[in-house]
Amino acid sequence: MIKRRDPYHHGDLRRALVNAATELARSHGPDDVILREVARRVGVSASAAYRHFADRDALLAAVASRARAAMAEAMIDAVARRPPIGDPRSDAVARFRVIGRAYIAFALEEPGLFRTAFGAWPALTEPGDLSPSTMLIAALDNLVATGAMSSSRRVGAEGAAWAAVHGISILLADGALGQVDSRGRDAVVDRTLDLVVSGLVRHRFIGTG
Amino acid sequence: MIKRRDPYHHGDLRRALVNAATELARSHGPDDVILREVARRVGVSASAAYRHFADRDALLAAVASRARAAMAEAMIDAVARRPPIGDPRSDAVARFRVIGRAYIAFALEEPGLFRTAFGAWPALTEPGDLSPSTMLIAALDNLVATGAMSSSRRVGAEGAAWAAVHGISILLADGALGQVDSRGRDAVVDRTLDLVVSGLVRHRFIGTG
DNA sequence: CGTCGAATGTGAGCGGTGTCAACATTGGCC
DNA sequence: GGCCAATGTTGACACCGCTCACATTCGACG
Repeated sequence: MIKRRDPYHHGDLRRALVNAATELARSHGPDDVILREVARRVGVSASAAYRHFADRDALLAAVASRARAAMAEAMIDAVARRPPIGDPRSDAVARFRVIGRAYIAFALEEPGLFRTAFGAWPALTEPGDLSPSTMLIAALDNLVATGAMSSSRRVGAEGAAWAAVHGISILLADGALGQVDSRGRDAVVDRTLDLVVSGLVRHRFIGTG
Repeated sequence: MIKRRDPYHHGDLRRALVNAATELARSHGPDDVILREVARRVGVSASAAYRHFADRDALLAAVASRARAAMAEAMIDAVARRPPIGDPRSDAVARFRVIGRAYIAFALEEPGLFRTAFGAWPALTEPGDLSPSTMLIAALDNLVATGAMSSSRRVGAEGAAWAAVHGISILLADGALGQVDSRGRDAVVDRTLDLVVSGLVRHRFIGTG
């Protein structure tokens, strides 16, 4: 089915708008998403966007939702690329590190999307959709399930672990730690993950990777 | 010396602008700082602001600088209100906790200023002025100086510790951890500080407070 | 003390933005 | 085939950041 030139109805304008808005958000962050520019790029009038989004914030919320999903998928891919081998408890620890590293890596590779993903928009979080924090929590539960972490240490660990991973992501993405090369960045990331792991995991299962 | 009514020259317009802008930033964050509104509140034309700031971002940078200073002072006050008593190493640990808690408390009491303080404006950080991260670093150095932390663990600890404290501040301020009452908030904060302390400090000096 | 330049403030205006209301077009359902 | 709801357009409003030409005042220097 061939599309006509400039049909009055776009077909899937909502998705197209989110696509364009996402592209704008990539440059630096949510502030770069200009509704009129989004419409312009899609080749549609600015007010057409209001048929699909209540206002600019609703559009941002949609972009944020998609960004969180992309981030979670990147984290899933990261664990998939590192199949478990060896002791399940050490594997659980390694997997947690991989998840955390993927979280941070996404923030550094796509800072604009990262900032948009965690903007304080109306939540718009479907119960079923996967989010970066959910991935982290799953990794924590896996630590308990395998016995790498005692269940007593599990309580409240979501917040603390997420805070450390999220915090280092922001500090690095915003350059708050000063200019560091990629080696220095890796060192800081590893040090942060070390801190979290050493605080959560039984010491004999702490690996170095 | 009595001020005349509506003098043509304001006298200290720059400071007045920063004051008004700070007040606006308090509501939610830097996005609430509207240059025209700032000038309106000061009772001056909008273009007058451009005699003192190159653009809106420069004004934001000034507000951010002041916000960081206020935050650092709040942290200093917090340690001052809790004078050291007892073993110097345990005291160093307690002081670190107090500093971290004060950091987080400021973020929760003044989320707008907190968000403004760490916006990615042109740094505008004088070499001498005190900043929240400097306070944290000083507390870390104090841990080493008293012997509560081994110097080997000190390397790279700034980033990790700051990340955890900063991260939990943001997550709580943005409500990313879901709605939690003040008890739950305290628990999350304590858990995060536990994580940091347990990862940094020699175990026999870890207190519970 | 007078003058004159630099500093500081004013007003109008430009291009851009989010948002809305009135109108145009179209797809799908009876 | 006709009609209604969904979807898109045009034009407008209020507001914003920023600039330019002009007005006022302060302070230094004769």
